[in-house]
Amino acid sequence: MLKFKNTDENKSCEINSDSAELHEVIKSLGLDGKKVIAAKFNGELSDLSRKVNTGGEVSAVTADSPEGLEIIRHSTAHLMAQAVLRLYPGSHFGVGPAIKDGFYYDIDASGAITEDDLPKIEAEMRKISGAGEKVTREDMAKSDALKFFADDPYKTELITEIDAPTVSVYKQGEYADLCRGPHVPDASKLHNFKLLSVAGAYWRGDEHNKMLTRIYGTAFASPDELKTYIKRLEEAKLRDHRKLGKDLDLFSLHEEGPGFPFFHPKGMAIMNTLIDFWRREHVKRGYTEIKTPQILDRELWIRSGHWDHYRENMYFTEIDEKPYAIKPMNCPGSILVYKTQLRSYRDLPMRLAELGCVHRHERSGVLHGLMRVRCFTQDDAHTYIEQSQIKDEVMRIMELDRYVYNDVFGFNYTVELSTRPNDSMGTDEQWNEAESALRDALESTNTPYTINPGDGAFYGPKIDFHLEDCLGRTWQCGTIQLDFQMPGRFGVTYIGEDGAEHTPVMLHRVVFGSIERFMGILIEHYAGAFPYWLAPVQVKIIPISDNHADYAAELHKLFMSWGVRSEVDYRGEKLGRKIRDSQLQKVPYMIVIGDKEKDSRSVGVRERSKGDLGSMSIDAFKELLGKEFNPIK
RNA sequence: GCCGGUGUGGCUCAGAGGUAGAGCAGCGCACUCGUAAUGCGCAGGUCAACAGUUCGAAUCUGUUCACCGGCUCCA
Repeated sequence: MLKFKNTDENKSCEINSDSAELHEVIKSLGLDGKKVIAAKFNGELSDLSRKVNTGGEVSAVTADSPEGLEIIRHSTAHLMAQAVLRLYPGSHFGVGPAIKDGFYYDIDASGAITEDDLPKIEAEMRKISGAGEKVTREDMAKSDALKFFADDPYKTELITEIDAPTVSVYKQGEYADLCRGPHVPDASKLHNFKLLSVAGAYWRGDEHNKMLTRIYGTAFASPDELKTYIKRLEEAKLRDHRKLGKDLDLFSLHEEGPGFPFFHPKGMAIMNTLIDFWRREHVKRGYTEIKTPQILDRELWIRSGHWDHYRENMYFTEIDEKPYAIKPMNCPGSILVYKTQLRSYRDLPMRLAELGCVHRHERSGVLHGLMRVRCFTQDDAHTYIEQSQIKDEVMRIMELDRYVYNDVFGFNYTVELSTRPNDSMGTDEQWNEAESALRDALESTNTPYTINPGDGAFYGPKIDFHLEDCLGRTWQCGTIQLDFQMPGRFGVTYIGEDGAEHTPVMLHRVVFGSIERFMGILIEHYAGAFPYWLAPVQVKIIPISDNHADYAAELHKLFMSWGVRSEVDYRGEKLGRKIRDSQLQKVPYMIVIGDKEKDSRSVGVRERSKGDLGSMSIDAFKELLGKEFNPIK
């Protein structure tokens, strides 16, 4: 006699046997239903077919729960693998996990698979699902599993590394996979899936290994959710900053300079506005600004450690037969500025900001619009402080980040603490001290964070800020890096209260990160409809006919005198056409002027999302603009 | 860098061995117009580059470059 209960539903049952399968238990508990795809036994996710011989807590896992969805996706990956095996016999399979928004499977396919083949594979999957192919689990001793997968190098490698005497194998028809599970009981539970793309992926994510074919797909509990997701992908495509950058005439990229973006007047209007904002905030917060050269003696980079740890990413040149390097970072330049005078503890913290344009050699395949480029502007600052000031200074920077990301741009963001990488300088003691200083700042501000082991800079650990964009993708923007190395290497000092020479600690930090990337993120975040304060054209004046051109010109001059970026559409087009074009350019305000406005010296105001606001006096319009959110007003 | 795909006027795309086409944008003319596309006309391309096959290549082959989807790497 076995006793089972479900606490959440306050149900219990008894089964008069010394063992039971979980699906029977779920039925006895009255928890069964169409959406049940797996079970939980004493908190452990399990197959419905799992046989238990003790009583316990049992609950049903449905397709629409987060755990259920993961199982659906994982099982769909298996379903896809079975279909691929049918169409490409002799294929071997790497790993095929569920991921955020879907799943993938890495396949060493017996023939080339391209995107054109996906419908064929999908059709095969539907065939298998329609036939209700059973999925069964079998536990095997490791040695048996090794025999079973003897002709599969990938599974063999995985099994060898599993630290347990037995492994589980899931079989469905001719396909079998090494897998922890759990899975759906049969393929008929899998309907709402779609294969999305094909890509190459290194076996185990290591570029020294063979490249496998990765097929990405997604699956959901309901057709509606799948449809919504596909729609979201389409929406994301419309927001792509590369497309909007072209449509809105913000920037361009050319074969003549891969990874080196060209900014057009409208793109520069946005960038300069961002920079205006940035300068104001930094002046308020006690920063001063410097500018250091693009090209510096190679010796400097050898001394800084970049030659040893960053050479692969640097560009080099020669001047008068002497070797030079194009700067990939701004820190050595900042240090040279610091060292031009003897500094006192009274000067600290010394906050030297720099909008530094850096060049980094990125591998050709990684370039991506403005998000990943070979030349970008860092909104950098190097802060020189005493050891005792670390926590305070880090907290000040975190507050600036919060203000910028959250209050001004409305981004959600997450924080990571990145620790010592393999290729790095300094002693363990220095690193431990630096890492705990950063941790201390995070903890005393109650900032939730995760640890990203081994991802620090070569000279110190860092706190990274990841912004979440409209697609839920995250982008690293801000970073705060603590550096105990460079000041020592360069003999950076200050005279302490005790009259003796000390070495300051250095903080490297950026807020936007790369202004180019930040713009890319903003373009997608706002779908090109920039808020009034950032919009490249804030007001478009639309005269209805030539008779109103003079008044339009007069208004244009007036608006510019207010500091408003304004343009006039003098084309001989009809009103509807001019409005349409301004709407497509996502201009925040359109000013329509005809006889009525000209005679009464008023303006007809149209707002891009609210539509026609009617006629109003020029003063009223000025007041309206004054109410717009504007952090640099 | 690696795997796969793509490259045709400013933009979006059609054409697949016989010498290049549409829509939009541009320019000209007419219309002088009230809140998301006025009409007519004109002009615009060594079909990414280089080499090869062929009587003939935008089309087939090779190489290179760039871009796109990923992997690795990263702000």
